[in-house]
Amino acid sequence: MDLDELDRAILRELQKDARRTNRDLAAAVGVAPSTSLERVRSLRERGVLRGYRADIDLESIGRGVQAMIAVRIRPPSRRNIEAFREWVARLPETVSVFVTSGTRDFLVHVAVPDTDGLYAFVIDRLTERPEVADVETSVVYEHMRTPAVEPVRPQR
Amino acid sequence: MDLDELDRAILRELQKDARRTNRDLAAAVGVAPSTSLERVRSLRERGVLRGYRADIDLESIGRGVQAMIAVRIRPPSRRNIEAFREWVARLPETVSVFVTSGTRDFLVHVAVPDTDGLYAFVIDRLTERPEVADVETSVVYEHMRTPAVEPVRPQR
DNA sequence: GGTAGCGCCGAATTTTGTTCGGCGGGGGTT
DNA sequence: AACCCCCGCCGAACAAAATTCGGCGCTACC
Repeated sequence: MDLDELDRAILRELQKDARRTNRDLAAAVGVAPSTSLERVRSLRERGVLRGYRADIDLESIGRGVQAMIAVRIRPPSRRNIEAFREWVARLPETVSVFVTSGTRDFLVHVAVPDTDGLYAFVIDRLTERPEVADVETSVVYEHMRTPAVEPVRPQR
Repeated sequence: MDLDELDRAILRELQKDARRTNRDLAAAVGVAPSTSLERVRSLRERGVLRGYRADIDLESIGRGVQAMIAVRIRPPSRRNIEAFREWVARLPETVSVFVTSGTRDFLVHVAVPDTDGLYAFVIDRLTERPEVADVETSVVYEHMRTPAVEPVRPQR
């Protein structure tokens, strides 16, 4: 999949603000609105642009405590891994799920109202699953996201 | 920050597709367009809705290999933690950074073109920092995100 | 039972999205 | 070297959406 500089500029703008008007977007990347519209359509059709998501403040929806929970599944068979993945992804506390190599099989990012909620998640929810052999919880103090397509670097 | 059922319905819709037209959004949540517009504005002003981001396929921008890297900082002083956080967040390979409690101080989610790129990131980039005492890399086979505001559950 | 305040509505206006015919430039062919 | 083809950008016209704002009704508190 090759992207030219215009495609990359468009992606950069859209990950800063996916709701910029097409006119603004066109002006920002230096083409006509019809051109940027066509490029965006192409990026969607090619699967580069998968969609647009609202960025919601977890604190203000009452989920201010976050944690990363490393989970070991035993035995780590396909059956157990897939079953756990589907189950954990559907829990309301789960924000995202990483399936990993290494000493642990999953990293589960959760957001809960408070530390009680976190404790309850670990000792009530996770332990209901027989394939969960081991759990290690780390509280997330801060979570920073960075753009997937890098900003342009200043040229000298 | 209290949200009523209409606010939550709007957030649910916007995290599925942040670019739905306001008319569609209004129809989906059962109010007039002017009402949903006003609610969305309020959610933004209150900081609940932080913005709108494009969801970009990492594979198609040449960053198909992902990993989670646990990093231990020694000594874990505020000075060292903040310096490392700022530095690592600016690297082009970094997708997101979790500052955590527990045996490790950071979890760094990276996306690179291939396994060579991953290896280079760990042994070239991370080791330039003197405060990095320990590094543990886990390849991410799969990453699933789930909505922050839960979908409505079917009522019986 | 009255009244004040809040939030929803819908029509009018402004702004934006979208389509499409044409034009220009780069690359390939003779 | 000249020609031609094709691709992609452009801009104007049309369609659709966002946004504003006056008014109305509901609720809750006198």
